Amino acid sequence: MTHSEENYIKALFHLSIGDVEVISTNAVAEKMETKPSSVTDMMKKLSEKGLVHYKKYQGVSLTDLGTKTALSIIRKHRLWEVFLVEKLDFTWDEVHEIAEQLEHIKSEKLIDKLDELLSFPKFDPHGDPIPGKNGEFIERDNQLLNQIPIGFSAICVGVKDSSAAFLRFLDKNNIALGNEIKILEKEEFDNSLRILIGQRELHLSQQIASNLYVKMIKL
Amino acid sequence: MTHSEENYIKALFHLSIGDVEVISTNAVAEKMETKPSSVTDMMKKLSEKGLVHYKKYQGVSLTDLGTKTALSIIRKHRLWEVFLVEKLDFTWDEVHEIAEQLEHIKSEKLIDKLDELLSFPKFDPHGDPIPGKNGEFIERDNQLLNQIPIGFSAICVGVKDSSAAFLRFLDKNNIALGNEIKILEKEEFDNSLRILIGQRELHLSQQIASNLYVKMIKL
DNA sequence: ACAAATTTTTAGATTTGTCTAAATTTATTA
DNA sequence: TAATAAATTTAGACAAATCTAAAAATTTGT
Repeated sequence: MTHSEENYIKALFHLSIGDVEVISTNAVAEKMETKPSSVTDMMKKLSEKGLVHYKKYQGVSLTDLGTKTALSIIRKHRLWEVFLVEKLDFTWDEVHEIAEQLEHIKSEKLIDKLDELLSFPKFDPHGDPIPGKNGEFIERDNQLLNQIPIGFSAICVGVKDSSAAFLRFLDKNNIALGNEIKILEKEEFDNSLRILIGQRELHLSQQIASNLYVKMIKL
Repeated sequence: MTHSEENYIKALFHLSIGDVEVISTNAVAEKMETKPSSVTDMMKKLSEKGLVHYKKYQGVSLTDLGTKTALSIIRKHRLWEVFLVEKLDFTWDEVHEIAEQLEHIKSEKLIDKLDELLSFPKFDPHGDPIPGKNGEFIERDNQLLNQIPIGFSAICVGVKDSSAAFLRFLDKNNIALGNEIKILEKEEFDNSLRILIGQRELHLSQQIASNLYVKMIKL
């Protein structure tokens, strides 16, 4: 597989999370920052290789083989991210770009050994689950911070938006995975939140709160 | 730079070691396992980018910029090889292929951090020197085992041929970098050697002996 | 339900890196 | 040194991945 094919497969996987049946050509084009006509060409090629179901004008979806392939690429991406943070002291906002390159390195043994070096991590630095060697993939039952009711507390477990800008915002405000956040108040007008994190009170916009995955603490 | 351009630059560097003035199109084609016409095309492109001196029919050579570029790629290749052996327990015959892929990863910080993780190694698993961050490159004054006179001893410091086949031969015969070898006898007819390594006596063909870099022990 | 808007595909062009075959230049040698 | 051989370059083609513009299919809205 070429890098480009792998990137399309990965995009298709990300677009198919949730209850998505088929993915539109335009959706893929937007995700890949390319033109719909280029997507059509690639879908034909991936279809011939048995990686996607494709009928013209009917949208596209991954085959079982395509899903397995996507998971293998995502596994590589996320293991490399862990490596960069744990072994080379990169920050979580620096690793995505480099992992985008490293995910295309072809060597099963390399990934197995890397997994071992990192002690078989289950999550990447952004809290995203790392698929297993044989395609096992645990979709977490995540809630977003803006879905937590007033008065309840939750633990940060991941970020939905993993752009450097968002990650640096979290760093700047000392919000990290594992932190406990209590919802003190919700502003009706703009859905912003007043929260308690550690000893500090903070005000978070709806945009921030809807990009933080949390696990609510059972009372 | 594309992967292909980088591979050509690296090939040109390897072809220019020694007292080579200019490199022929055919030599490059052979090294790259491609056709001379493809080489011509690429030399034009590299010339426009200021990486090589090229005049048609007159052969090619690296510019200072080209040399610097080559050293940076070789540095990456060799650091990755050390990583694979030291951190992921690969054997020295397994690392070349994977390093060929890893050497194209673009991130200066990644390489600096990797260098640090590995404690700034000066040689790769095959005994080849690792260029410095700023292009410092120590060509060792290597001798080959077949150049050592009878009765003298030498330490293995590197391999000229780093093919998996040759490396596995050395493993099988328990010859490793750092070992001391004494020349007991030379066979005039085929230039083969009788050597002493540790407590063992071995017979090495000329082909083997001319692919082992050694440092003679001063008496 | 049918015209308009949107989405998707096709057709043809472009770039990169490669190839083959033919032409050209340089090197060899009789 | 002139003919022959070898090396190199040019010309034209191809595959991969992309693009633009036009055509075709589908969806939407009244």
